[in-house]
Amino acid sequence: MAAAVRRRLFEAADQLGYVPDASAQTLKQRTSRAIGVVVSDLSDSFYAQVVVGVEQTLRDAGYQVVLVTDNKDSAQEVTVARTFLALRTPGVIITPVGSEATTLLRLQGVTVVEVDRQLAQDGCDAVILDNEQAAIDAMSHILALGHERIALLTVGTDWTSDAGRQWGYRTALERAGLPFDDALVVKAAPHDSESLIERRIRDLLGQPGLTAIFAANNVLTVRAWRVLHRAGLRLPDDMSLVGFDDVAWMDMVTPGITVVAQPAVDLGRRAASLLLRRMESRDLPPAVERLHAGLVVRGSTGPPRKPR
Amino acid sequence: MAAAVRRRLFEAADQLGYVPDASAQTLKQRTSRAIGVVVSDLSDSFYAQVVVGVEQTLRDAGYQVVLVTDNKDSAQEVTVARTFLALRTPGVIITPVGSEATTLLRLQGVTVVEVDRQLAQDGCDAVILDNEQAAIDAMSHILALGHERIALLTVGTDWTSDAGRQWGYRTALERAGLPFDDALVVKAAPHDSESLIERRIRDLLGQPGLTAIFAANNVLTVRAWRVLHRAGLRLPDDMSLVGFDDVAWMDMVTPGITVVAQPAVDLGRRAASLLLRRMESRDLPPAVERLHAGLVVRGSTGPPRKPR
DNA sequence: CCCGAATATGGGAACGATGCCATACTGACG
DNA sequence: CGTCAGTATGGCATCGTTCCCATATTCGGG
Repeated sequence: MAAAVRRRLFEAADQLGYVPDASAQTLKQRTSRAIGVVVSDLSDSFYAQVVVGVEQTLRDAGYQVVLVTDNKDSAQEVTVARTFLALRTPGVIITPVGSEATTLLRLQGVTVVEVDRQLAQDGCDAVILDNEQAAIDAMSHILALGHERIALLTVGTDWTSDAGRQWGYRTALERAGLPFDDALVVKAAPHDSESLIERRIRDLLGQPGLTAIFAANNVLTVRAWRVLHRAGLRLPDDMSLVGFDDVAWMDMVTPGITVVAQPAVDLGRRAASLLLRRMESRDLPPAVERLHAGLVVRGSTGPPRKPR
Repeated sequence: MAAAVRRRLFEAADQLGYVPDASAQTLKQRTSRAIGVVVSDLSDSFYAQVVVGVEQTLRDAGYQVVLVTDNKDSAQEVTVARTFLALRTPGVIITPVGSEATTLLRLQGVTVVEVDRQLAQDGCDAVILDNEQAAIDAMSHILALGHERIALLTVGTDWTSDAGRQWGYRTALERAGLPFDDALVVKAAPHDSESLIERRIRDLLGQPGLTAIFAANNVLTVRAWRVLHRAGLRLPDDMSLVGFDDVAWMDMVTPGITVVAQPAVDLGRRAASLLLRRMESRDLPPAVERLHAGLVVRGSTGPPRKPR
């Protein structure tokens, strides 16, 4: 068709208000332009940032984002997976809580990319943080300051994100020749109430010799900060605090919080790019991209008050 | 069909991995189970919260959310509207930047609910904040403390949200018998850079007699706080600050920021409920729900240092 | 002026679910 | 035993697009 005719045609179609029916296209082509995106919780600015990156990238590539949040458990996740199958989404990006959903989707030929956590066993694409290194960096900073009894606040799941951070914590201690003490570890469950978590952190403060806390995500960092604040402890003199995720307020409080800064938006962008690449050439070897976090040193960390 | 047979049928379908094709259903029924959701910016925790509310409610009602962010201008919004038309979405929830998209959608029979801002003229459903009252409450608090020269940081659009807050600001001044001074108003454009906004706030501090600042959204509140912080001004002695949106850090900084707290999640929930109601009975009179914000008084506001 | 290639046009058939219709069947009751 | 309501079953058109094939039509080159 000649270019001029083509142009006039589109103009006419436009004038008539014609919009091609996506469902008819999907039906005929047996695939849609919608990508399923599942994240745990949009209230957590980390996940919100991930979605920002994902949505931008997919929109630019001409895809729609079908967003589902709050995948509490594996069963719920499978329900969501079925919805995506019904929608004939060619791809799904998920912060998984189990591996069933991913398996189900991939079995039906849906391309899946896991973000933030990597749970599927069988070579699923994933974009994750180098949690081990991130934790080691945070711990090295604290250890270099002379701390010897350092608490870890983490989430008690088998997700790679938290497991990796725990591993980094232990490894850093080991390398420094310090003992690992279970009493210094608080493992929150994903749906523990704020008050329960805060009580457990509060209890932690009773541990003799404790001079620093490493909070392994931004929610726990807030909880820790609040507990320390209420207890009237001064940072960093009474207690050092290293957080995870450089969310907006971390440099607004006094003193600023030293954190491991995750490139959250980039995590989302890369997951989306990887998905797009994978969708167009399905026989690439499975890729696991591992991004690096940077340590941002602020005022919440300093040498322990009474070095021994 | 008998209940027992029915059950066995579903079991069998399940076992075979049969999932009804949503696009075929959409095609035949001429409507889908997907709702279009458009918000300005997920990085802004206000919008993220709105989406949380919307998504929860719609998911519970068995709908999918097609999320689009970053509707910078009217033209882009119309493009998004066309996408929704192609998807045959029965409804759309939008924080609008113009009225064309809404008009186009409604003309094609799509139910639209505007959230946060109300731009469509012709009786479109909307769920918004009582911005006028919220601004008056904030100003009344400041005025009661004895402030007389109060700056306003706002967004220079014709959106109802910002216009309402500006109106409240002027009205409160008027009622207090104080003059309105244009030199005390900073109107940021939606895509001004952080540094430009901060420079303009910085310039504002030169205004003689200025003792308080009312920032009309959470982004501007951050910017104001940073400028004041860098200028070494102490809250509330050197300057009082009232913010908008009770985001997480507002009570973590020292002193805590006095804010007008928007019920963001609820705004989203209500918008979704209204949409659902409207979709099932299309001939209801147009509804505009107006939610109330509450003033949360913290340490950032106090009497001016030198009362006259 | 004619031939073959390139392009245009028109007509189906599919995609999978739905909903209607006609026909076949079941069982209860007169 | 016949009748009729109620239910089951199979067949078929439809939604709007895509894609293929069979005919038309155009155009440049011989």
